[in-house]
Amino acid sequence: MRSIVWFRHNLRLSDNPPLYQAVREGPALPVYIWDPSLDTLPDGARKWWLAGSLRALNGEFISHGLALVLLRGPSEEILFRLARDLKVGAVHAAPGRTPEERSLDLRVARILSGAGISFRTESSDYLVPPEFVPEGRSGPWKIFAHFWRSCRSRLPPDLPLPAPERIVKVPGPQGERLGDWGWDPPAPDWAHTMRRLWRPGESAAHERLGAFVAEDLAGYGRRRDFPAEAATSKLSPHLAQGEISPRQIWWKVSESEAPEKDREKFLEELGWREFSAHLLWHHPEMRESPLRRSFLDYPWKTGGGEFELWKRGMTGFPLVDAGMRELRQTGSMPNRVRMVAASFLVKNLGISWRSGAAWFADNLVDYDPASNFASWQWVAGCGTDAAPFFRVFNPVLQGERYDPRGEYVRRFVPELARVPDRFVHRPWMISGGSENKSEDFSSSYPDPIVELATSRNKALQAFRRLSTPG
DNA sequence: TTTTGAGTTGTTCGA
DNA sequence: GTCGAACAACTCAAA
Repeated sequence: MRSIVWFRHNLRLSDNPPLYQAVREGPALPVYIWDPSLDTLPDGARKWWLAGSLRALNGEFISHGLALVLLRGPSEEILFRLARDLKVGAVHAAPGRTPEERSLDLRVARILSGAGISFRTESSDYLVPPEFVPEGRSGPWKIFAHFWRSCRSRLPPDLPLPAPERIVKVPGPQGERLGDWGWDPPAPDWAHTMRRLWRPGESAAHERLGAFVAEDLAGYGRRRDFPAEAATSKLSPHLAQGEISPRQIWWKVSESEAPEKDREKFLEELGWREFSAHLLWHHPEMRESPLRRSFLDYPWKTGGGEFELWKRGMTGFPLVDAGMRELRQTGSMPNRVRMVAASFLVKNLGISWRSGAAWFADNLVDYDPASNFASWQWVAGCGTDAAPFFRVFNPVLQGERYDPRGEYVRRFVPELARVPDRFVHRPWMISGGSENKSEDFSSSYPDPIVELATSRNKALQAFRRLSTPG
């Protein structure tokens, strides 16, 4: 049977059940659709990555003697016309991940079945299907530890599927050119940095995984927290576009010789990805409203000026600023720095997690609609399994603990290059009144825009009022 | 049904 | 300088 393989967030040939199934049953046509109605984000870092990922996927197909057909417009209409014109019997795809994509799936299934074409969805995008709730449980999970324990009892996952060896093609339309989609980065410098740091695509994803497991998995549990060490896996953008599947990662990590503690810690990070997907599936409103309803009344500031300074990395707190500048330059940030920068926005500046989440969504190469909002709610304290209200990160202490020599901070905040280590996370204390700061080390670096202790106490007070109304 | 223990990642204060 | 306790109260999950 001839079929269309509709690629979505599974831009890979190996361990790709829709592709695998389609190719087993007969000739196939691989298609990617850019559906602007589903794509509300600006053409930022994520688009740059996606373009690279599509080019890489197309390259893989060319080596099989066919090409990825790029189309633009409303997905269901495009699929319907194409399927009818090419007289295919089925459309294969991975199921949608967001509420919008899932309702699209229903429309696609309906319109195709009207023409006698079947719509078949199958997924290896998660270790455990996001919607899954164990027998006997009344609702979705709320606490990560319990969720993950339950998942673990259903693992290991199946072995990954191989990439198809030979694909028989369905002759199809020419499709559009990626260069015409206007996804190319606006600023050349920015693109240059991105190209130097990242390589999108399936083969790069596997190389990255191999390098991580060989070099950084042993010691991961401890070293992941030190941003200067760059010991995190950096797999998240590859996962976000589905260039690699979680079970491919699972097996590679499980078979490694690294200490069990480190392997477990890393697999747990995959678990957080699963947990976030579970939460978004069962709480489709999670991207806009707090999972803890009491937070609906939280008195967030809608501060314009301070929010701008946070975005530009000009808050006067080196660890926060380094992270925010790294985000702009590279589309990413190490996990611990994300927490500190997010905590600072929400708890010290009192600005809503929704503003922060929107900025991250626009700027992260690894933006994932489930993980992004689940993590922001966690930091803000309004998630289901949120941090205790009193857990407020202190960017100075975090900096001194996890970047003691200021190596990371100096990399992204060049104004601090010559500041002595002991002041690198508190540069406002340098001059001590005697010297003229302007001819000192950090002349152009801003003074702190808030007082940490005061703003912290204000946040704690506001949280206290939420739990004891009146 | 009731009870009990636990819940990713922290900071501060006082001994 | 180091260490342990305090920081709210609540909700969830399992026994």
